[in-house]
Amino acid sequence: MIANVIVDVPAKQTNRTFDYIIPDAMRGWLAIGSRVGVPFGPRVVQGFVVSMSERADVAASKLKPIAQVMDLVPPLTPELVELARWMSRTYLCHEITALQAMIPGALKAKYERYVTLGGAADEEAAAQGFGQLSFDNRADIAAFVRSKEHVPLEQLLERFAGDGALIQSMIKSGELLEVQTIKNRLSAKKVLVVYPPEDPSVLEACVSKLPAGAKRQKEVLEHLIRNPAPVRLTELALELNVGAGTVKGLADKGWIGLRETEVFRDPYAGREFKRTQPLPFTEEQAAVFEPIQAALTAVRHEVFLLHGVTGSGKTEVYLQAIRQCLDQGREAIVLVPEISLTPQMVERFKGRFGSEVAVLHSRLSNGERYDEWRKIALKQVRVVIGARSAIFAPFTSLGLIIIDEEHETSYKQEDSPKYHAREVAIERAIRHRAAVVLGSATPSLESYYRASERDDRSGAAGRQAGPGGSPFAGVNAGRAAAVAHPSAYRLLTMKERVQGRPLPPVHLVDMREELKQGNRSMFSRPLYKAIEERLEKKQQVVLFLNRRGYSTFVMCRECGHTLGCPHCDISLTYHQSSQTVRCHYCGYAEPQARTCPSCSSEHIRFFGTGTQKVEEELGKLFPGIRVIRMDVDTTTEKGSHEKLLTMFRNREADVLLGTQMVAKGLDFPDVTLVGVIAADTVLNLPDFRAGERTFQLLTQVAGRAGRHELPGEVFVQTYTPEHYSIVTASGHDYEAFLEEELRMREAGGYPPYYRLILITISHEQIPMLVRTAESLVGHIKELLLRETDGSDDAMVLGPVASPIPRIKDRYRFQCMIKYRGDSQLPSLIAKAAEAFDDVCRQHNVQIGIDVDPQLLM
DNA sequence: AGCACGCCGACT
DNA sequence: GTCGGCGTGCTC
Repeated sequence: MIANVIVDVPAKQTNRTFDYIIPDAMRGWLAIGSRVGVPFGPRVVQGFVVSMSERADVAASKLKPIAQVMDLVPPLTPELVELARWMSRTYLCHEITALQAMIPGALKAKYERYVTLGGAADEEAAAQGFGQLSFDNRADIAAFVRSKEHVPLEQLLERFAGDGALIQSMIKSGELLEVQTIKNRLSAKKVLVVYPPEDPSVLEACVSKLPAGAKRQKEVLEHLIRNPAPVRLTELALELNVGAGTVKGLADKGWIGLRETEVFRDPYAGREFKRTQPLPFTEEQAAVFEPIQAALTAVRHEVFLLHGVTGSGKTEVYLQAIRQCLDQGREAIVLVPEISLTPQMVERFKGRFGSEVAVLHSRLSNGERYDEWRKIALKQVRVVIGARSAIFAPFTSLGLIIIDEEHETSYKQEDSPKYHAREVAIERAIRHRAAVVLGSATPSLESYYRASERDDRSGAAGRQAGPGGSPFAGVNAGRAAAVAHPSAYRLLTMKERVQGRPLPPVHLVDMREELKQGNRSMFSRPLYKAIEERLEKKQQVVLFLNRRGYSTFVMCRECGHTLGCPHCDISLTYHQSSQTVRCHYCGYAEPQARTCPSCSSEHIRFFGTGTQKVEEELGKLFPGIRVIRMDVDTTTEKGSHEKLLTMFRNREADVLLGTQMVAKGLDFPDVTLVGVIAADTVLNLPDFRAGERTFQLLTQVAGRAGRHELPGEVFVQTYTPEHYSIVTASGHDYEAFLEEELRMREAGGYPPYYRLILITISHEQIPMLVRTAESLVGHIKELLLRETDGSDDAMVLGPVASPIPRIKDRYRFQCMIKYRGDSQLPSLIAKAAEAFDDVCRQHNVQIGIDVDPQLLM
């Protein structure tokens, strides 16, 4: 048997399997998904076994054996290995990148190289050294290494800087021995646990054997006779107020056992979760639950789009679907946007499913995340709730995947592998015949379009898993066809808020009018009045400001000069905390100037409204007002997010002022006013999804008001009150928004009608860049003409200068490809670009290809 | 990605 | 004549 291994070298040339001999000793426990160390060229690297075959496709003489197996249990399942392959094709990433994304960072390889003295050779060399009276550091190096036994290579090279060649020759001659290891970044946490003998009464005999002075040891033994369960050493020592040494003494006598035992770092240790019972469903909840339950019972893959207004009780539907799934002996994944993965959210799931739940999110320490992940891998839990990457939970019989707030952009990973969790979820669900529930008050256009398509398609049932046999059989079997002609989602709708509370009225405030009336402040008069009123009535206010608005640029009022980054064509952003201006693209920073660098005027000011500025302004307008500001600056500390919300809940403030993070899922009974300071900040972004994002944001924010007895009210300040995104959001009218937005998308050739691929080409000099870009795009155009016979199934736009024409001193051009139908196009484009590899390497041109991962349909 | 091999300029 | 620059190519 030969193992086919993907090695930990993310490069085009190594993006394939390499074959290795499986040593006999590993036969039993090496499996698909095993993490291994393999010799690769002159070094040892980490890799994953992705398949096994009878024969290698290279000469047997080239084969080397696997050096080590890293884990007792493979960290990946065959299904995940297959999924990684799908990801690499779909999102154009290296297979190893996809595989690495599936395991916790703690398991990422750490390569260490160190040197030791090389056996017999060193006497001879030392003698030689003396004989020649050499002037080099040979003897010093040997002595240094001898004194330390083993020295990391890096440290040695640093200590004897300039002797790199000498050290190398010493390694070659055998004077020094170079050793390489692969280590985990982190391993399971171990603690010492005291194990009393099985029959604790034997300890009684021991007590009498103790010398009279050993009072402490006697106490310990007596305690263990009374409490014979294994106990942590630290706990025991603390409880009896004795030193650890006392207990260790007993272990040395052999009377009690003391062993290192693996434990989980539990981020929720010591927290009690009150058990909750299923709540009775409303009529609507029951209606949407029924088809989900049916799919689960039938073990049938189906995707549901649960469109429910804010406060309609989607979570209870999730909880009961999960219960159903668990009762069938299957497992469930719940994805929640990072930002709404709050303790309250976790509590709801832990309250219902107790210790069956693992939680994965970015606020965990590496160790905690690793342990939660191990609970999944070791089958100690059956429910995972987590952010984006929790979609890779190594379950083996998934029954249900829930994606809450499915429209959220945080489900899309921005760096490689650029996947979308929603798409990965569906891909996994197909393989497991699992149900997927996409929940949102404002579904993404992609999802809603697919759900409504169903009507025109004679109600085809959900997509079934691949043809016959195991759902994991064959990597490619039936896959391409399934992706090219995906089935529709099933739309489930909930229009009523639980207990029939009305959605709050939304007032649009035209800021142009305000300006005309001479109001130059950031608060319109209606919003000002509304805040004043709430303060009087001792009710609470949520104020929302988009984060983008915080990106303040610096401009001179005298000459109009704007501070820009010297390396990128982008304005610098002012950071108050450090009194600097910074570039968000290359990290360039300089101290904030007091005078304009262009005209030396002192009238240099920041523009754009930030949360800090709003806070200041509130203080001026409403003396004594208590404001809690929640943004990146105030929530970096661990747990601060929760702390601020608790303060607000406890009525320690009148106003909660924040960015996106106040828009999500918060539920405070005394909030009766929500104000949106500037609704158009997102709208004006050069992004075809700007309208959609504005609608979603406004709808989410508006949903924060009047969720309890007190009726709520929303004020939205805008310079474009006639824009359909804002008008439809204020009327809580998703369908109307959808209709308009779809019309725009169709006219513009955007998703969901077309998929997009963005090619970015960069170079230090414009002429070379233009030449390469035009030649590449010409090549692609030709190729597509051949592929599509000139139909309008594919369009190539550009090349044109990128929205940010220069980053890190490199000029950038882009080319957008819009296409529909053929899902193999990304690979085709990647191949076309490969023809330019040589030219690019020679002239240092960079080509990047991004597949918009929201669009796979 | 590393790392070695290999072919041309500034030094002992 | 050699040391060393980094271009090119390979890793089972």
